This record gives sequence, structure tokens and C-alpha cells, in this order.
Amino acid sequence: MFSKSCEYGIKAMIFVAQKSKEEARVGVKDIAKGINAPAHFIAKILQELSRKNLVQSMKGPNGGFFLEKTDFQTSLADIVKAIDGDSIYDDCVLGLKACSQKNPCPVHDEYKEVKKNLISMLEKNTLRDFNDKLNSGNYFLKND
Amino acid sequence: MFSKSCEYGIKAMIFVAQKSKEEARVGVKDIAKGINAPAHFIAKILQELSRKNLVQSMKGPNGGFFLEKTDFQTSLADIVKAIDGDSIYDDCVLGLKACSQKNPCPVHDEYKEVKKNLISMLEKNTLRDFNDKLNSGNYFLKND
DNA sequence: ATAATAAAAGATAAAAAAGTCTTTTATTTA
DNA sequence: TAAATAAAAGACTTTTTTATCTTTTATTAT
Repeated sequence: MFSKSCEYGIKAMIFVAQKSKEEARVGVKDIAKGINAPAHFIAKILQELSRKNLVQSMKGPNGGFFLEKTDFQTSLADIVKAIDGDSIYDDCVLGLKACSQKNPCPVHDEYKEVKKNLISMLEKNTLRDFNDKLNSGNYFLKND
Repeated sequence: MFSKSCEYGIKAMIFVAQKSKEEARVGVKDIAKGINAPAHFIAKILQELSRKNLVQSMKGPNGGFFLEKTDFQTSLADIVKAIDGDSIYDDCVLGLKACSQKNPCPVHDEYKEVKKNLISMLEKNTLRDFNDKLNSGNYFLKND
């Protein structure tokens, strides 16, 4: 479904959201531990997300990644698009270059519904939502 | 969503279904042209599907791949499982090893619906269905 | 039988994705 | 101002996926 980078990116963003209340910043090492991912790899991913302004960062002592208030309304779709691009929106299930309503592959019509469902899910769920879930203690960002 | 092998596999199966009426067999080269895919690559994929008995094959002159009557009821899910394994059924969207109802990732609940929708689509659509669609002339297995 | 045809099988190669390591730059604290 | 800290950047390595090439085996037609 998503690339590994994207899976890590989503988890990292949720983790930072969770930890970045009241001006606190989270370092790459903490994030890496918190989501069970390779530190250098997520550093790279977060740098990309930082360039695209989905997350903020600060160098030096007490530096790290953090979110501004408005960043909490970032949706899963925003993160996925920033990392994996628009493939979920644009690509044909069967990989046809120019699959469209007018030029559909045999699976186009049936897949359209699934896709709509998926995109709507990605667009309506924001970092704030996941934050609330994690606070309930019943959801996890790692389990091994 | 699916691996390239799986995309090719689905297209190849639909193509063979389409062409394999009345005992006719289709060669790898024809399939490759028909779905715009590398011949050796789809040969390998079809060999795998043949071993799993989703498609039949015959060597020698007038040999090639073909379907038996019962093969037409093969669903997309059958093909996907044969090539990509059960990852669509089993894997967590965020890649957690042991994500489950009791140990869910933050996206688990929301993704469950999407997944259900996707699986139901894959299970209900068979080669016969796509055959009918292609026969209508309004659907395509390649467009470049 | 022999030659031709086409899939089966397996080795090899190329490309992309995932992951690691090192150096540089910005920031803070002493 | 110097040392310490932590992200930024980019080179590099490994692994996986995708693709190609060659040899073998089965089948058919002459």
C-alpha cells in the first residue's frame, strides 16, 4: 500500500505530535525508539517533511522536531502525498499509463469505489485524531 | 498497491481468458504484446500461476497458455494471493508486526473498513466478469 | 527420427527501495 | 569564544524488485 518511508513518516509524525506539546522538541533518537525505526532513515524522511513544512525543526541543544498548532490538522493524505506522491490519487490499479474514465482498464470501475473510500479515509484523519487515540492508551505505534 | 508482477499477472490472466476460448492457446509473445509487458517476465509469472493451477499450459507447437472452464471463476483475490501472498489480508497499514484488534495501530480501525471494501471487491470479481467487460469494447488492457 | 516450436527453469543483470555512515551547519550553554 | 548538541546534507551500501538472457525439456509436424 504505502512505501516503508511513508509508513515510517506517518508513525514519526504521529509520535512527534504526541510528544510535542508545550514547546517541547523531540530528537531523532527518541522518535526512532518510539516507533521502532532506523534513526538515520527517519531523519531523512523528517527532513523531507520539514522542507515541505509539515513538521518544524530546530538544530542544536534542546533542538529536535516539533509541531506548530496548525500542524495538528495535517491529514494522513497530506503525509502520504508528501512522501509517496500522488500515486494513490493518480495511478491505475493495473499500472496502465493512461487509464481513465474514458479509457478504463477492466478493473477501473470497481476500483474507483475502493479508491474513493481510501482517499476519504486518508483525508479525514488528522494528527489530532491520532493524538487523541494514543492518549486513550489503547493504540500503539510499535509492538515488537 | 500491488507489485508489478501482480499487475502483469492480472492483466495476463485476463488476456489469456479473453483469448483462450475453444481450446485455443496463447503464446507468451502474444500475451506480452497484448498487455504491453516484458515477455520473459510474464513467462515467469505465468509459470508460477501455472504451478498453482490458476492457468494451464502446454509446450511445443500450438502450445501456450489457456484456461479450463473452471478457471474462469478465478477471482482477482486468487491471483493477488498467488503472486503477492496474503499481505493484503494480513499486513498492518503502518507496518506493525503484530497489529490486531486487541493491539491496534492508530489507523487500524479506520483502515479496517477500507480493507474490507478492497477485499470484497477483489473476491467478487472473476475472470469471467472481465472477459465480458473487454468484449464490450469499452475497456482496455493496454493504452500506450 | 528430425527439425521446429514453445514453455520451464535457472542464471545473470539492472534499477529502485531501504538502510547506513560521514561530514557540515546551526544553535545553545558554559 | 569554545565545546557540546542535534539536525541537514549527501555519499555510500545493502536488499529487494524488476527485467533479461541462456539452456533445457516437452510437444508437434514433417
